[in-house]
Amino acid sequence: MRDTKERILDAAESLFAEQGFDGASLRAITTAAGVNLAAVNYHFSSKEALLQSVFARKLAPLNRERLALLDALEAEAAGAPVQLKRLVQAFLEPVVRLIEKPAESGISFGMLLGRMYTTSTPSTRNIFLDEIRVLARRFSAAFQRSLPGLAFEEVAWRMFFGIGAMSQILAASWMLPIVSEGRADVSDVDGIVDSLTSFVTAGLQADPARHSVCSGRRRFPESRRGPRRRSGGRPESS
Amino acid sequence: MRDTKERILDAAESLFAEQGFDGASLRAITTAAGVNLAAVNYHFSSKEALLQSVFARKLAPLNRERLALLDALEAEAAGAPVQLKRLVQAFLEPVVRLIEKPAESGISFGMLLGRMYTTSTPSTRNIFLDEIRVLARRFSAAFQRSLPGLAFEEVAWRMFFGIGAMSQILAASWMLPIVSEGRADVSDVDGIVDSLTSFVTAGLQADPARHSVCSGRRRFPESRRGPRRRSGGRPESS
DNA sequence: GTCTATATGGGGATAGAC
DNA sequence: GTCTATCCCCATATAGAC
Repeated sequence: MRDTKERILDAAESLFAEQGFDGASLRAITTAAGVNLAAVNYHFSSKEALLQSVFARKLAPLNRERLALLDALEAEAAGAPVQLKRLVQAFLEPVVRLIEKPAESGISFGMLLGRMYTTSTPSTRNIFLDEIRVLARRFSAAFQRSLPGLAFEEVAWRMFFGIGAMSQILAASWMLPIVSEGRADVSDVDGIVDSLTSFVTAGLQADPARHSVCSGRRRFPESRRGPRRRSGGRPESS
Repeated sequence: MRDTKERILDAAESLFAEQGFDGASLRAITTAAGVNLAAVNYHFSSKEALLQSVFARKLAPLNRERLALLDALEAEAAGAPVQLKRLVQAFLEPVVRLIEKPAESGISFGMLLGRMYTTSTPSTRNIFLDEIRVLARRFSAAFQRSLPGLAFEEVAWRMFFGIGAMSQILAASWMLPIVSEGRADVSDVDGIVDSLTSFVTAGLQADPARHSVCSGRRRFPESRRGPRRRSGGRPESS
């Protein structure tokens, strides 16, 4: 029988994933964990701190893996831009594979992560702000090197869209049978990784089709950082 | 001063979007609406029925618009496949434009919709199950006609990814400044529609790169039902 | 560290006067 | 249709015995 703290974390992860932070009561969590109600506040001091601990346990290792894959790709490329598809795969695959770890702790962590993307409050958001920041910085730089001629903002938007496609698998898979008329499911994780990687890679490579007005398709890999406003792009900053 | 019922719907839409179904109390909603607490149960009979009414008011018109655009495109094409990009735009644009209606009712409906994709319970899910079903049926047929040679399941997966990219804009826009290092925002809706449309269109057109192993690229739209594990959506329960 | 018992507050829903 | 007052339940958190 595992450690009390660990048991609480497992149960919390699972119930937060299924019912949300508000929906999962400490009573339900402690009952599922087979521990006493008061144990949560003894070990974690509050419900929100429990959520933080749930993330602390799994998010950092996950992102470390993604960065390690990126490091390996960049080392291998030895200065040259990495092949885009491999970059995309390094970014996506460790996350997608979260859906295939049912033995360990139920569907749980992947679903919780996907759910938190759309339901985090300013306070719970701090849990992954820094993680996302460092990950985005590293990967967007790599993406930009592998996508010469694409403005930085456009790369950011497309990463953002890619994250959306990815998190759909984590947290909105109930929709899949409906969209596919019952003919697709999440059992073939390798296939999902391939499909998603292809989709996102192609999306990243799309022609910049900014409203045809300003057309004169820009192709200046290096010169796009300056202080000036982008020609046809979106207004930047906020 | 508007009708009481309408005032409640507006306030509920806004607060559900910002704080979630559980997070927004009827007390907060009625206070924001400037009506009495008991008015909710008088007019809507329960909190969950109120949520349904919030969706009933806006979701059907939204999807009617998308289907009307599809009808127009198909009529224009007169039997030929519709240009893929225009199809994608008809599917995405009305939804993306939800973010530019702040005058009417705050960020609200778009954000609520995006949030519900990842947090709906089996009971609240029924609110849009049928809507999604008819929409998916019409659009996936059209997509498949415009993407000859792509298996039905693959089309479904890519629509699913596209929905994820779309809903990221609705409900996870807080992430955008972080991913873009402060240089992208949601003020230029036309530009967002263009970017997203390009991204999803390119994604839909990607080479089917199913794991190179079994490669012999399958082309049998009908033949994939077999004894394969179903599994479909995750439990999530309530 | 673990338990029981309880403090304290907020939630959805409703009864019944107006 | 609208209000006040209240019912009843369940939440998080804690005090204090073991």
